[in-house]
Amino acid sequence: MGSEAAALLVGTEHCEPRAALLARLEAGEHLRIKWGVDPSAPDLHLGHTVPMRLLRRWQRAGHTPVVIVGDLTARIGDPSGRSATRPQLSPDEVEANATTYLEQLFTLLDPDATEVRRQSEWFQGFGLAEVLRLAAQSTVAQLLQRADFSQRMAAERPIGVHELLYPLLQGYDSVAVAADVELGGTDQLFNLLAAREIQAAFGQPPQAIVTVPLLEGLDGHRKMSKSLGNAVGVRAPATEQFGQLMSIGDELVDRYWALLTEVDEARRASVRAGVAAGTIHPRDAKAEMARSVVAELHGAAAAAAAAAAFDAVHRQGRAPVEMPVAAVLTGAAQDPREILVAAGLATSRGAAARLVQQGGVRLNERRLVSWTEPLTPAPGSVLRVGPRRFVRLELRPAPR
RNA sequence: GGGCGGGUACCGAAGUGGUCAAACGGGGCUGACUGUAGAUCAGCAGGCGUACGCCUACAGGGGUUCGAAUCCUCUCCCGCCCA
Repeated sequence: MGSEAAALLVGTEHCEPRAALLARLEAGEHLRIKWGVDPSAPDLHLGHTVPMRLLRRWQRAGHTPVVIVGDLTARIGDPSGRSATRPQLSPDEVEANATTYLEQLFTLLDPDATEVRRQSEWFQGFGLAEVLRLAAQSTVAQLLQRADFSQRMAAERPIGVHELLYPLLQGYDSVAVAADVELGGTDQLFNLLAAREIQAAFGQPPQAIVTVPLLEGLDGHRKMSKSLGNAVGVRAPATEQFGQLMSIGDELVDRYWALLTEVDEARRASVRAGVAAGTIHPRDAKAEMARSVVAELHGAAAAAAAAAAFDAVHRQGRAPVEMPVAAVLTGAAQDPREILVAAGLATSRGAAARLVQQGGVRLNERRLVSWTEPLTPAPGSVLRVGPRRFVRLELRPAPR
C-alpha cells in the first residue's frame, strides 16, 4: 500500500532519493535503517526523541533499526568551535554513557528487534593505510562545503583535522553495517549524503537518507540543547517536564505536539482551529500538548497527576502535595538566612538575604519582610521561595 | 621557525594605572502583571559581616607602583597570517 510507505516519511524534512525509497518500501522490502548516537553525554532530551520516534515507526513497520554507538569519536572529543576544549572521555565513561543512552532509547524502541553496533567494532583495527584510503575518497574542498565548516572558516574559527574526518568515518559506518537508509537530524544532512559517496566508493549501493527537523528549545529560537539550558530531559520527573512544557510560547505548541507525540493531525488541526476561533483557550491547548508529551514518557496517569499538580500550584496558588523535606530546625530561634541555606533554597547567606529583601520568601504563605529577626518555625512548616520552590522544614536530629 | 591578535564573572563581550566586585547583552533569580515557569515591565546578581569594612577574583608565577584586570617580565594555552 502506497499510503503505508508514505506514512513512514510523514514529518520528515529531506528524503533522498525519495521515489526510489518509496518504491522499495512499497515492494515490501525490509530495510536496515541506521541511526548514529553520540555517547559523549549520557542524558537525552526531547530533541533526541524526534528521530527516535520515527525509528520506532519504521521498526513497527518491520524494518530493522541499526543503532551505531559513536564510541570512538566520542572518545576523541570534539573541540567544535567552542573555546573550551571538550574533555576527552575514557572508554569506561563512554561505555557508561552508552548504556544509559540505550536504556533511554529502549523505552521507545523494542530492543529485541534492534541491532546495536559500536564504531570500535570496525575502527579498532583500522590501520593508517585504511584511514588514508578512506580519506582519499574526498577532497578538502568537498568537506569544507559543510555549512558549519564554511562558517567557521569565514569566522576564522578553528577546525580540527579530525573533525574533517568525521563525515568520512560516519560514512564508513554505513559501509560497515550495509545501511539501506540512514536517519538523522537536519544538521546531519551533509554527513548523511557523504555516506552515500563512501558506500559507492566501497562498492555498495548508496543508502537513502531521511532527515527529521531539529526541535527548537524552550526558548523557541535555538535548537534544543542541554548546554543552552533550553532542554527538557527525557528522564526528568513528570511534574518538571510538564512545567517546562507549559513555559513555551504559544507559537511553539503545535510544533512540539507534532514532533513529540503520536497525536494525530486531525486532533491537532481541530485544536488549532479552536484556538484561532477563540473557543479553545491557548493555555488549555498547551496543557493538552504537555499532557500528551509527558504521557509518552511517563504514562497517562503520571501525566494527569503532573497536570493537576501544576494547576494546584500555578493556577490556585496552593502548595504542592509532595515537596522536598529538609531537616534543619533546631527548636530554637534561627537566623532566617541559615534556614534558607540549610534547606537548599539559597546558595549563600548573602543570596538568602537578597531573596528576603526582594520579597521572595514565604513561611507558611506569610511573606518574610526582614531577615534580621530570628525565626522559630514549627516542624512541618513550609518554606517557599519564589513561585515554585517549596521545602517542608523538620527538626534536625539531635547531634550526639 | 617568524609576524600579528588573544586568554575578563555561567556564556558572549567591554574595560588598557585609581571613581572596578568590573559596563553591556544572553542565561539565571526575585517582584509586578497574567492564561503558565510564556510576553511585558522593574529589580537582584563573588564571599563574610544587620552597617563604616574585610577577604577572594580579571590564564599562572614574579616584578614596577602609594595603588594594577590595566605597565614590565617569564610561563602556559588559543586564533590568524607567512615559512
